[in-house]
Amino acid sequence: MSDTTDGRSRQERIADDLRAKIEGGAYQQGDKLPGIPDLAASYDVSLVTVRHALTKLKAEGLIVSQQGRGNFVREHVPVRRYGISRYSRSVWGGANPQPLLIAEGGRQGRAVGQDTEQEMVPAPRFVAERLEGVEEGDLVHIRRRVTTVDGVINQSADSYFSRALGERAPAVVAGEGPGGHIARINDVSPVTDVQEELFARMPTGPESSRLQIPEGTPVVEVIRTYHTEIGILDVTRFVIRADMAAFDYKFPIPD
Amino acid sequence: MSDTTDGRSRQERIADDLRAKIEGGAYQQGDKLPGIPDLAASYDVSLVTVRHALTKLKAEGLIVSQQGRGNFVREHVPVRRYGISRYSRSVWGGANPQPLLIAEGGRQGRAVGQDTEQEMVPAPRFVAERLEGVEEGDLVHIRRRVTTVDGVINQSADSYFSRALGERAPAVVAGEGPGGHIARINDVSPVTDVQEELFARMPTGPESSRLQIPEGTPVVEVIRTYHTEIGILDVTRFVIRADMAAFDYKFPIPD
DNA sequence: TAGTGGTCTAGACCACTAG
DNA sequence: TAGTGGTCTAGACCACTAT
Repeated sequence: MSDTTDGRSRQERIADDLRAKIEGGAYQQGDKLPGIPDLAASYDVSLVTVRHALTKLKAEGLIVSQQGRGNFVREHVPVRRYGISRYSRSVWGGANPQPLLIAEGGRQGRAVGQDTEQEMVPAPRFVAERLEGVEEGDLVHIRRRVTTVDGVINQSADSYFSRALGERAPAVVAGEGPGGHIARINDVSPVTDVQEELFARMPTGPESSRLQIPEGTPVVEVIRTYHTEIGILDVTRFVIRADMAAFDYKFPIPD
Repeated sequence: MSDTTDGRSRQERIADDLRAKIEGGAYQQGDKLPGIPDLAASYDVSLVTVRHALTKLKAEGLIVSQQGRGNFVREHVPVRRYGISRYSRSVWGGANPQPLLIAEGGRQGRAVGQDTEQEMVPAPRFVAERLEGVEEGDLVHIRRRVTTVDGVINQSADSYFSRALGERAPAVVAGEGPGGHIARINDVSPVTDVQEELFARMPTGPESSRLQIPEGTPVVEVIRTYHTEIGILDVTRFVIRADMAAFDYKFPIPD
């Protein structure tokens, strides 16, 4: 229904109005919006209509609501930059080797943490497509990690290795050591290239809860493969909160 | 409210149930879901509750609804790969130079099209931060393009250049020629590196309509800079439908 | 015309937060 | 306890699609 003759529904006009006020700075980050009853009164609509407008703004990631408190303009969250320099050999292979994440977090002045677990699972398709000698459904090692930045869950990372590699180099599966993951792979065969494939999408149901992703926040999925002199030994799939990540790639013009 | 004792609301349980059926293949791409009245009857809830469940699935990008027709499982859309080989000198600088987009589209067997317009605008911050000698608010050239793949709007690209460059090399601003944009830049000074910075987010209101982005679809924002021997001459900001894009970067381990 | 989804209402009750 | 947002209902009407 359109009340006047401009083709927008009431909920759209309310949403547009509030969005303009947020983007225009009339409401600042963290500010509380007027309560639903107030909004309903001032726009002269029902409570439900206001709710619909707010639902839309939540889906756009502009506001968050907290039961019993109110609706608030969403605050910016710390952004982690994913630059290629985090793979620098000097970081993980130098005199004072560090796990990539710690190196990166430290450089950006943030506390980072990790929880790790490992098991064996049937290889999903994207792993089979990339790990040589592994067919979809073959049992492979997986190491799952969830990373926090300043106490906020930021990403999950699932690393996959073939059983053969697990037998040959248990340290790879076991996880951290000086220089971290990439150093363990490098011990088996020198790492020559890194490949990262990126997609963005909305989180699935389970991801939303596991990563505690607020409404209206997409995720970036990154599939990273380390290319070594003897091929690809490792495939890692990251799922990263999009509002906490910026990716930065710089490379010479290819021939 | 939770009807049983499992903590999920009715709308959540309906959404979870339908999501499981979609992900499990019980409903296939393009399939019509049961009508809202049918769902309401089979779950024994009101129409509104079913609507809320469907709203959630729309926000997740799993379904789309068409007024008067029904709710449908969302169909996959053609994906364009953004690999670094699209910048290969041999493509735009060789014997048969081609615009990047055409080269890329052709290689992937798709029809691509473009609409272009140009004008002068005050430099936004991200441009001022990257273009040397340009302050925020200074007038700069902008060339806007909207690209379609197989008739579907896929991305917008806004290229910014300084006025100085516009005077010195009008061909850069004017647009295409043999080899396309990068070749024009290269004419002014050899392009050495490409930098791409990526972020994902939900589209803003205007973007949703301009790019005709369906609900529940994020966008990827890419800021691309061409680094030349005399610095950065060009900053381009892409806004790309996330469900139509995959990015692929492969690079040697940095020192 | 019948069936679909979209908008809107008034009102009830629940869950959470604050003072 | 009062105020906030969340869930849910029953029912009305509009807009669009199919036949």
